Amino acid sequence: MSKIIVTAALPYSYSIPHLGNFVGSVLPADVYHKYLVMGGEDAIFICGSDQHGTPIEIRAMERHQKPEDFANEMHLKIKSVFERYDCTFTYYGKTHTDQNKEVVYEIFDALQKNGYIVETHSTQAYCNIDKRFLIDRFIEGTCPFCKSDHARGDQCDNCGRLLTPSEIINPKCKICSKSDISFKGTKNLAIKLDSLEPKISEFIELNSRNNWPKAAKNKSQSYIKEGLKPRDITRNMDWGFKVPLEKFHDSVFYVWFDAVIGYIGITKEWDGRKWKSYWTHKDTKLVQFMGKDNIEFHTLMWPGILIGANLGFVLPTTIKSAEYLTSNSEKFSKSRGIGLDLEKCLGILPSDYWRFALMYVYPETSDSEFSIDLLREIVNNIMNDKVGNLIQRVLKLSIANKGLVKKIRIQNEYREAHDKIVAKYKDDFSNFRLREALHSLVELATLGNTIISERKPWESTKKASSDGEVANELSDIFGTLLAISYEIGIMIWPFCPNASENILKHFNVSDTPSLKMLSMEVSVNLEDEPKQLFTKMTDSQIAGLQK
RNA sequence: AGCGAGGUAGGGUAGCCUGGAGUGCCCGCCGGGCUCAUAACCCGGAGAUCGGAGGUCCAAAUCCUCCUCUCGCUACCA
Repeated sequence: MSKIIVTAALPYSYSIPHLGNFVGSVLPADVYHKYLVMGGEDAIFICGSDQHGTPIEIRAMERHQKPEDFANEMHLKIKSVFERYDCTFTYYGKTHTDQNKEVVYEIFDALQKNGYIVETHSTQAYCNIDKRFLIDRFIEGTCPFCKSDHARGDQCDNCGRLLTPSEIINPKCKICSKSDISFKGTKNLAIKLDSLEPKISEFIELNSRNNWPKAAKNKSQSYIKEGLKPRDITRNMDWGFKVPLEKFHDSVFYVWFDAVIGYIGITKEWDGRKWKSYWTHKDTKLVQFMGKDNIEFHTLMWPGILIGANLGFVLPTTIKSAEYLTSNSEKFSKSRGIGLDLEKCLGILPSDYWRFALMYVYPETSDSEFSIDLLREIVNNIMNDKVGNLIQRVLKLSIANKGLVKKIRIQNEYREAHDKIVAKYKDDFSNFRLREALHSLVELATLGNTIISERKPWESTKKASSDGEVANELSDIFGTLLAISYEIGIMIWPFCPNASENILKHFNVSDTPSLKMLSMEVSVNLEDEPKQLFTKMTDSQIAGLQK
């Protein structure tokens, strides 16, 4: 059996991710990984906190903390939030570890030996007060075009023009707010993506056949068409992994470099022995989830690093990039729209609700609109009325007619419709259509609801005691409805593990669900009164989100 | 400006790669059924010149060209 590594883009250890970040990578990766687990695959799910980079260093400084302490503090918070959303990583690690450092050094050495590292020289803004180089957006001043006072070194938010730091009039350092800035020459190391271009191009050509979204394929190809350039992998700063060369003793590896390598480093952190068998096995499938803003890192730079190092690490098989969740057609972000910090959301609704609602609108093929109204619609009408209520009516009906419940299986009459839906659910997952898989599940619930309405079992239950034929027919109907409920209990597991557990305990199942269980014979426990699976959103919950 | 993605009933989407009657889904609206279930469920209906214009084709939402609008990215944000 081939091994599968599922990864989600590493969240930056700076703040708690918002719903948009979550739905873009960690959530679908977790759902997909859970499905693989159900299928009995040898699949590991790796993620972790990205801990280096200037923003973290500065933030730590402001809080009078060491960058490492701040990054670790955030790391634990982020990890805990994901866990409370029932994400079951094989391992959730971080990038600032000895293990990751070892892998980074090993890869860097190999890149150097293979001739893919080159020295670059550039001029960079330097704050004489803070005694450090400044990244472009830490320079603030007057825009040379529109004269706005709040232009940054990379861009002016007022007029939208792209800028370079030297263009800014009266530049100030964002850290100390002083304007004692000079421009100094600095040297860096870069990876020669230009030399690696033919192989990267070949990789994209070949692997993009594995269900890459349109955006991932086209964006990558368009970069290739423009021609790749060497890209810096070091920075002149303190926080990060020191470059192991005397000449670069005052530089560290650039955060994006050790972040992508972090996928390997974190696996090594997980298991010092097994990590290699996953990353270097030739049949391993590497499935990577991310937002579309991360595409080029995963389709160009990351494969470039792996190909250049030539250490036998597997290349990404499937790049599963997501579009954006939007609010009034604009990209989700904390500064706009509703309060959608993951921590806060969990205070209002349990994780199953968010997992379901977010996957129901997972922006798989295009940006997807999300709003509190839509959330309420999904929770109230889909989760509660269609799915939850079906389970309730089936169980209550069966309890009221215990004597008529015989074999739990789909009646011939409904087999075709049923099989089609279950097959579609599996097919959706195989082709990475995760939202569709959830929609298929809802379709199965609708089938159950339709069967009840069509057959009206409550009408004939009285006749059943005297009429054997009626009794048999009712047994078939109850068997069908219970089978559907049981299957929903299994199929909903990747999306809503808690609801799954609640359904399956009525069928005397306490193990982790598997696809094999779909065709297994089960019994039903009709002694315990069923509890409502989901509840509708209340006005106060809605008000809580709007705040 | 360049590049990428998108524009499909009142709203939200799928279909587009691989052309075959506007085919599907959710909400909303109108009508009916049902009363097992959480005032839930089921059935039927109205509602779309598939952003616009041209082209290819027996046939275009789907392929090609141009235009237009929206969002995103543009390598020192990670």
